[in-house]
Amino acid sequence: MPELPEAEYMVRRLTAYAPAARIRDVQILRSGVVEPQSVDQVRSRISGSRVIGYARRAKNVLIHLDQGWSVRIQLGMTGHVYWIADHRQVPRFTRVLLELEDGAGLVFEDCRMFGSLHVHRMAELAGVFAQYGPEPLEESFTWQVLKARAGRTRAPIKPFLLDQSKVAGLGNIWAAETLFHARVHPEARVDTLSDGAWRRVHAAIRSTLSEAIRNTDRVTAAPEDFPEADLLHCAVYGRGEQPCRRCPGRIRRFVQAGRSTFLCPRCQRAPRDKNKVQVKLD
DNA sequence: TCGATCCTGTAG
DNA sequence: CTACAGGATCGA
Repeated sequence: MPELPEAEYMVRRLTAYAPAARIRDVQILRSGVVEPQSVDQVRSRISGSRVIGYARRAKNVLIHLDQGWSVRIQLGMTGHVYWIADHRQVPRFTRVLLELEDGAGLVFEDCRMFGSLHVHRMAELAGVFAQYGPEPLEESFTWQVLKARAGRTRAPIKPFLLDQSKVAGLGNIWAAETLFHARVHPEARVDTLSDGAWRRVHAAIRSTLSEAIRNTDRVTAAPEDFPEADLLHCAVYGRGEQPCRRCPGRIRRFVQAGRSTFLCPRCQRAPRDKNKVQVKLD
């Protein structure tokens, strides 16, 4: 899916293209994406409203409307929300189309149908997001906050970073990149990390995500372009068997918790834990 | 805490 | 054809 940086980029583009959109009508082309809410419920809550702002929470895109409703779009793996100039030109995988009064449109497109769209009272959003961990780019997100989230769990750091209830917004790409920059092995158990390691992970989360936001427009030209992660600038993700850019080592790929993980075994030292897979050096 | 699962596209 | 894909959730 779009991770935090890509979701953030969508929000920024929506803000640029349709800051005060007036919604004339709503087409829900696949009712599955709004379940368990009903098509009628969603339509009636949105239609006739005006957008008062866009926001992001974790990997969700939020469209705040006057009259107190907020549209929440969970992007899933392939979700994309964007502005189109003409709402009669409906893109192929459109699931929900917001027709605007000026003839433009807002599209929620999602080929794999892992995403969803719901409407909540704005005042209830805090409850909706109660399970999420802190926003990593907020000032209040310190390394101590991050460390405290780990509690006494023995989970490896990579699945920990992917757990939205611990920190919000990281996905498979930026979690791998973060650990490379922090020089922490993906299998290192969180209950064994030193304070120094926590500081590095914390700093790397923030620098990796901010940099990713900045780089998104490098690979995203037109308004309807999916905000691709800038893989060319990734240090490890998708670079299995290629040389490390920081040392003479070679990037390795392995599967962890069902997801592909990339690392440089020289830069990211294997944990001393004998039960863990040892990734062979060179 | 793993594995399967939702669904569809693309690359090999 | 098979393998894989940036997510999230549910059950064993």
